[in-house]
Amino acid sequence: MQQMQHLIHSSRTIKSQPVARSPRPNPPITEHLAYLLAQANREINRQLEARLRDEGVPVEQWRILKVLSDGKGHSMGDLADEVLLNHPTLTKMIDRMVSDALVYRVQDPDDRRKVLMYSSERGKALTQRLNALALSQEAHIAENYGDKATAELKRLLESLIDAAT
Amino acid sequence: MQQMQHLIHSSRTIKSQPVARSPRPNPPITEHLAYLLAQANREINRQLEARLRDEGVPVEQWRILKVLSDGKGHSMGDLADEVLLNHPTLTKMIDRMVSDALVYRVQDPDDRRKVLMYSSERGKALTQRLNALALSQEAHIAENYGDKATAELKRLLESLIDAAT
DNA sequence: TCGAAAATATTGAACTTTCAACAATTGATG
DNA sequence: CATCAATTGTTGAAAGTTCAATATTTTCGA
Repeated sequence: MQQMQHLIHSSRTIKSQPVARSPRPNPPITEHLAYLLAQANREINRQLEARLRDEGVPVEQWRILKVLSDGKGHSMGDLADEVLLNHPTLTKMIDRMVSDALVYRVQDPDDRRKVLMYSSERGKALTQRLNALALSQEAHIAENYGDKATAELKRLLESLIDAAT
Repeated sequence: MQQMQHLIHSSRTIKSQPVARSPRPNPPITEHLAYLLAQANREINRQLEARLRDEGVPVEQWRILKVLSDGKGHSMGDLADEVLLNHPTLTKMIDRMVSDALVYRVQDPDDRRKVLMYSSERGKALTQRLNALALSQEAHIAENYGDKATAELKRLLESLIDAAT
């Protein structure tokens, strides 16, 4: 996948400026947290996408398979939150994955409103290959960006999520 | 807007676990940087979206207006990179904004392949109101999450972007 | 226990994004 | 300087997402 990286890079991408400490009246967009998060997410997501392209699977399907790899049944609602998709989007993505025989639906016997999702054997096998690709990306980042910075960034993101949720 | 926040919150959202230091064979999805970034981005973006809803403007249009608020002409290609959209998506979003008289196109006299985008007076007036909304979000985050953590998170995101781009 | 309200998942229509192809212009090379 | 390649932006079709409405099942209060 290494050789795909250049396809993903754009020479026009904004390189960010140092952060101003105190609130300014009209900061450039590159100082907004919302913008920095969107930019970082876009970049990392593209890299992951490029790696997963080996298996022809979109990032969202990796998330679904990964979450289902615990072997337990996940309701559509729970799954939607876990994989960061809203309900109708998930329903339609699951439809495609069912067609590909990666996952299957089971009606929850305890609450017949619910549908429990499970990974098929085919899905589990694919998950293993996808995990290797995802881990290789993590390793690549840690290498380029530093173990310390990576760990610190993860820590800060977790607490931001806790604060914002 | 404050009263909209609860609409945005989902009780099923994954609360993240502490980060493991050394690379594990099969980490949960919540330990992947790509996932944490996507989750944080989604959350912050939703909050910003809720605030901008006062003016009925999607986040991407705020970015466009903000970038164009320097008064200089930006080519479609440059603009696409600056506002984190790909070319055809930007073209169609600009079409809508031209219909709303927020921006206008000018053919670049120095290179007639290029189209230069400018903000209209109406666009500039809207930008000011949007900036106030965006800044109030930044303030809200800094309050809940801490000035120090916010600044540190921004710093780390910038260097991640530099490393990844 | 009955009926209204809430929770869960899906659907169809409207809208948006993406991909591939195209048109126009400029740059580069023999 | 003529042609071929590269750059820039748009378009139409296909694919994907979102919103509002719906159907089904469960929960809860009278």
